[in-house]
Amino acid sequence: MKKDKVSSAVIRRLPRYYRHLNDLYLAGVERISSNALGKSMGLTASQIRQDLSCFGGFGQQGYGYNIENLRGEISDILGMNRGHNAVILGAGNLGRALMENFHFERSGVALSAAFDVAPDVVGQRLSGVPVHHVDQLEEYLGQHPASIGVLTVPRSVANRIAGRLVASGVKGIWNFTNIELTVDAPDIVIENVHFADSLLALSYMISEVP
Amino acid sequence: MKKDKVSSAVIRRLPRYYRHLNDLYLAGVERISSNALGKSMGLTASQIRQDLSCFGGFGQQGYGYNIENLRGEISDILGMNRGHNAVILGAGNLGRALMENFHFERSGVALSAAFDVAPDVVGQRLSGVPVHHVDQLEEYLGQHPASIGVLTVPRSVANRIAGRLVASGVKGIWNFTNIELTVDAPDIVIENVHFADSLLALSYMISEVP
DNA sequence: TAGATTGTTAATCGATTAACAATC
DNA sequence: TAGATTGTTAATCGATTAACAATC
Repeated sequence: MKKDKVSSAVIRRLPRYYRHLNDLYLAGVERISSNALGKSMGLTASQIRQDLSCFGGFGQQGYGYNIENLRGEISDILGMNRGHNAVILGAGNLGRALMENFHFERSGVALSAAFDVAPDVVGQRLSGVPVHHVDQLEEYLGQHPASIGVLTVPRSVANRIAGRLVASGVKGIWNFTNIELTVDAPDIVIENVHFADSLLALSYMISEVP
Repeated sequence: MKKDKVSSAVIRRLPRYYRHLNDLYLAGVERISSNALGKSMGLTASQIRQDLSCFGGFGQQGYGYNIENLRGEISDILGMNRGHNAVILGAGNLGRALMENFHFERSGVALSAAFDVAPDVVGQRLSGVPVHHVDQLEEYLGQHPASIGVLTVPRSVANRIAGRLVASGVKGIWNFTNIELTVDAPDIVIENVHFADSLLALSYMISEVP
């Protein structure tokens, strides 16, 4: 299904496609043309057809795309149906906010455990997720493999923990720490969520020359 | 200082330049060449020189760039010294996590107030920031103008609140809700932090074809 | 059938990389 | 001065847009 090398620009648009298609699906819409979808997303019809053609022909001439079907295809492409498991490292404010507010399962990811060092949280459950001591990370992952590690630990321990995650078989790290991780393993994917970078880009854009 | 139209690719790299230069600065390094900086950031020296030349010539032949100076120039370019004020809308888990963990001031932004509707939080201070009732938003912003609104409210009220922020003079919205805001005002900048999009991109990248 | 709309090939546009004269 | 390194111009590469035959 996945052809050749898909450019990073396309990969970044896929989740947006999914989100829009899901909204349309939940609103009960049945079909849409690349033209209409483009208008609602601020893209050209050409680009949408070009993007989708990286993965296959999901449309039909004269009809457009069936929304339920296309939504399903894109969720497959995104790996939402692969049963990815995740563990979260760091149950501080941000970690808890993610556990309590972010719906991992809506992205097809199961959050199975959290790890921290603070005695007041180890042993508890947060939003139904058990919190273990970081010392038990390797043992836990040995028994319950996970493909994603969510990193919400302090900056100072980020690289060490990242290394342990990778050594325990994690394939991707969702990095919320504000450092650029240096993981040397070749096939490990790092996805950074750099709040400060985002805010600074916003700051730039609203800072007109006087 | 800001020339022509700076491409979005360049804008997205600027905060990374700042972060790296700041790290080097704090480590006491004095100068760096585009070559060395490129190596440490995973960019080509050419690209760095090309990027910086959008804003001026900050280097010196045979020497490279003075780190303290370049860091300062980039912080200016990013608007970090414009005294931007921000208010945060929604003091739930995510809003609190931002207030307690994210250092707005390190991006040159002052967080002056939070707004919520929950009686148990209105009137309190969180990390030193006073929490007001959303009903007082317009009155507050009338007296304490802010250029940035941080949106951590539930999805259902996001667009309504965004409209009120814009009507009260906010120039940019840092949007943490998982919807695409529809703000019709022309010069308003929306910066989205879509967690799900980020996680799905990661999911795609670790989902090899079987 | 006629109209609509796809998937794909070709054309354009923009961003990245390479090259090099200028100069510290 | 000689070596290093910039800023900038030209060349290359890749991504977006346009066009259109195929076809539902």
